[in-house]
Amino acid sequence: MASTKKMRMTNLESLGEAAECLRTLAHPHRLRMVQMLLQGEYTVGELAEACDVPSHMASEHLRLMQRCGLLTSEKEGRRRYYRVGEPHLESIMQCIETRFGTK
Amino acid sequence: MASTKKMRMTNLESLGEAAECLRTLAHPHRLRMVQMLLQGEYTVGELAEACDVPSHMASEHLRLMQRCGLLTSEKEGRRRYYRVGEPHLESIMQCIETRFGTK
DNA sequence: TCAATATATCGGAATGTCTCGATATGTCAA
DNA sequence: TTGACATATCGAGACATTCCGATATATTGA
Repeated sequence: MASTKKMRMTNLESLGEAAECLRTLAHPHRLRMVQMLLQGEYTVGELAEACDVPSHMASEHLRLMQRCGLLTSEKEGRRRYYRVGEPHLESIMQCIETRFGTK
Repeated sequence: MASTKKMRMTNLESLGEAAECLRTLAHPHRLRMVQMLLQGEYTVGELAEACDVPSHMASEHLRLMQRCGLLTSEKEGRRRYYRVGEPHLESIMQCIETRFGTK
C-alpha cells in the first residue's frame, strides 16, 4: 500500500517546465557547448567549430537553449557571444562528468 | 578567436549516452516518479496512481528509466518494486527543486 | 558600394516519442 | 482451477525533433 507520509513534491506543471529544459539539454552537441560555456563565453562560430557542425545548426541549438533560460547572449558586431544563464547547469554538468568522465 | 586553453571535455560519445539519460528523465511523470523514488521504493501501481496515469503507461516509463540505468527493480510476487539506481539523480533533482520549487 | 563574414531563418524528409486501446503474461487467493 | 489482480507488450495515430540545403539578414573592411 502507498504510505501516507507527506512529501514535498514539485507540481506537475513545474515538472513540465523542468522536463522541457532537460530535453533541450539532452543532445550531445548541446552538452558539449554547455561544457565549453561553463569555462567562458564563446561565439556561435567557435562553438560550431568545436562541435564540428555547420554554424547555422549551432545557431539553432544555442537559440533553443537560450529560449528555455539555459543560456544568455549578447551581440557584438556581427558576432554573438553566448554565456551560461542558469547557474544550476554547473552542478548538472558535474554529475555528467563524474558519471561519464572527462578526457 | 578561439582560445587554445586546454579544457577537460567529455567525449562526444559519452555525451551521447548522457543525452540519452537526460532525454529519458525529461518527462513530467517520470520526474515525479523519480522524486517519489528518492524517498523510498514503490510499485508500478503506486507510481501510476500518484501520477494519475494508467499503470501500463507507468510500467513503460519505468522500464525506460531502468534501461538507461536510472532505476533498478525487483519483483515480489505479482508486484514490481522500483528504486533509484543512479545516485546522481538526487543532486539533479535538487537542482530542479531549487529552481522550480516544491510544495 | 561591393564582397566577405557571421549569424539566422525556412521548408522538407527522416526519424523518434507520446499516448492510447487492446491484449498478453504471470501470480495470488479462494 | 478459476477469477481477479499487477504488470508488460503490441501496434497505430498524432505529434515533435533532428538535420540539411537553400536562402536571408546584418555587419564589416576595402
